[in-house]
Amino acid sequence: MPSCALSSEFYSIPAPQAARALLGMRLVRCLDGQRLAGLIVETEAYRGEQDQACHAHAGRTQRTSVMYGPPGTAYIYFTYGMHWMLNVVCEEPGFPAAVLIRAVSVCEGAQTVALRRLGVKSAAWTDGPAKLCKAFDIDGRLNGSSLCQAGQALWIEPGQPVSDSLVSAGPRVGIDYAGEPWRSIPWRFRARLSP
DNA sequence: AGCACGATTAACT
DNA sequence: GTTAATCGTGCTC
Repeated sequence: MPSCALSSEFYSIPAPQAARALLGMRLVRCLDGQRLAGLIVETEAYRGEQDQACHAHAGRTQRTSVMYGPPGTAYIYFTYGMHWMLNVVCEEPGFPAAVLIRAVSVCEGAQTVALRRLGVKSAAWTDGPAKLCKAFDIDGRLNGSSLCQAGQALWIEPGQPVSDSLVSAGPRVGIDYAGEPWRSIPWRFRARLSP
């Protein structure tokens, strides 16, 4: 069955809406001809130069320029000296906004992920933004690439719809330096999965 | 200088 | 089984 990636239009909406809509979608990584995939279970929205937690808060720089580009583009950056993070650019070109993919639930290629995450229990393979990048071999080489073309290195396709009753929203994490209201605004979305 | 984190440790239930 | 504290690491500004 041919896979079909979410289109650029899907991401042309306010980042918090996109963050909610991405829950349950399937993140697909094509690695050495093999499909690795996971259902998105946690996201965070970052939106505009006004948002003190958004990288674009300091304006447009070489690093943040990707966020000003077309929706559906991967914004991948490096932080804390060792971690890569995957974001999807949202909204109209010229307006910096993105959704951080914080966690996925592996549904394809588990055998390969297990090899990439040797010594890590399956529950901890992809339950953090840097962990999923490591598990799926996502790094700066993919920064700026489009996520709207199925069959390339990385894309997002429809997965399992997640009903509102399974979604909880809360404040974003790791942004203590931001002031109000940005620090408390509930732009983090989680889907409670079925154990 | 400081950071959209993770692994490890150490204290609690 | 949880939450809290610590710190490594190297890229961006």
